[in-house]
Amino acid sequence: MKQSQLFTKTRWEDPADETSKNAKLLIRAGFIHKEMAGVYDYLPLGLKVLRKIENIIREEMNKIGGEEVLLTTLQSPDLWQKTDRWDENKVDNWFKTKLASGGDLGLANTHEEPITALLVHHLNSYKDFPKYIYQFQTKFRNELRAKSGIMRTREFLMKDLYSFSRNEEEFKEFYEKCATAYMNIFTRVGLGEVTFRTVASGGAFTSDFTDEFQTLSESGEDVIYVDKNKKIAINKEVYTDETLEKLDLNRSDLVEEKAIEVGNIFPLGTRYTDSLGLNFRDEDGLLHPVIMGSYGIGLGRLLGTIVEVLSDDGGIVWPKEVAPFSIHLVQIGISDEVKTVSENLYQTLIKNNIEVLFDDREASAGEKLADADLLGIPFRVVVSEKTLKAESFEIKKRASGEILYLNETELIELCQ
RNA sequence: CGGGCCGUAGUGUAACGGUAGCACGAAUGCUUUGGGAGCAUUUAGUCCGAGUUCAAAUCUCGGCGGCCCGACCA
Repeated sequence: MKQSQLFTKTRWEDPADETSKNAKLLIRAGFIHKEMAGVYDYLPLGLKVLRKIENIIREEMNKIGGEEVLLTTLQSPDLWQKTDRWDENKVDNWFKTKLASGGDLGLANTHEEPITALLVHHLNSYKDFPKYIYQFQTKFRNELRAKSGIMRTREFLMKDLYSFSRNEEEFKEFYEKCATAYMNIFTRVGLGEVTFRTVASGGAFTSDFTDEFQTLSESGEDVIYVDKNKKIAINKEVYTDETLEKLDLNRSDLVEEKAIEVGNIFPLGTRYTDSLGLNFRDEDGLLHPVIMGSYGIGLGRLLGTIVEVLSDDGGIVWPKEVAPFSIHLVQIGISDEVKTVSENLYQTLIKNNIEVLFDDREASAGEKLADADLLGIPFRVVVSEKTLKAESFEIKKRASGEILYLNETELIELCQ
């Protein structure tokens, strides 16, 4: 797309009402807009990144047998009363409202109850299992304190998958498969090196432990202890001699780090399936409870984490797979020749299915180059009097700063 | 929810209780084009409501809103 057509503008100064790096950069670069504390809009560039993250997650969930659905965010109290979670003392961050007819209504803060109740209508026999159902859907959480830009918001898009298995063994098998899929996701979005599967507490649920995926970052809220050789970590909340022994970890191999929780997976046992009556009959006609698991990734937080971890003094640095565009074509100078050559290159790149943002604006060179750094697209390609003389295009890699001089064919190869 | 700081043009910032100013942006014109260009002209503001005072952006009270620390994060 042509940058002159993009309605968003970059800003030179940090917003006064943000202190987190993710919010400062994303707002300055025009990826998001703040509506109020903990509530943000995604603008064209931000939405492109969000969709790319979504598609990576979708591909990985489909690979392990996930079936995608879209449940409503309007929820009836009935289901939540059955599992004893409608009470404000049990779940304190509800957004609740009323129907015109007077009945209570909840805005989804999670979807365990509705998905389980829904499946009662479809799953009956041992032949129907196992099932892995997921969605990308909005969650509303009335946080007492929204914070850290888009890392902890009151409304956010989450991928939530729920597994339904016939026994513990079948459950565990999928649980491990999903853990692997999660690492694939974090690797693809550029965070593989710094993201660790982390043992955490089981909380109110049936299991001793759950697993979190924690990305090392100074801006993280969590403290974890990392064994970098074994590529595993343990959350501070369960960092005891007893746990270490169970996990066969040594204090001397562990390094304390701050980290951002970018995903979690946890066993739910029969907590919800019991309350909501999701059972199945085996070969002998006997009734058994379904074993459930839950697997979540907050898309906005993941996007924010990429910015927190990978950006530099010049601005954002998007990894290839999530960047809004592959190439930022920057036209410097306003001579007819520069205009023609850059327009032709723009058309050629489009024909080759390369996603390109073409900075065709009549702005100064300095402004355009600074904007290119801020937006963080992986390859910056300059067309100017200088490159015309050299009869090649100048390619600068955003992440490393490396500069290459290539002809059109070489440039297209580089992108594919 | 406890504590702290704060709220001024679209953005970022000044102003002792006494004329609301500067920069960026935006608009027009001319020049300029490899690291946030120059000149000229123009544009636009004190969160809301009460109170104190001759006079309030400034002081007081209430409300609303923002950031940070803590608690919380099923």
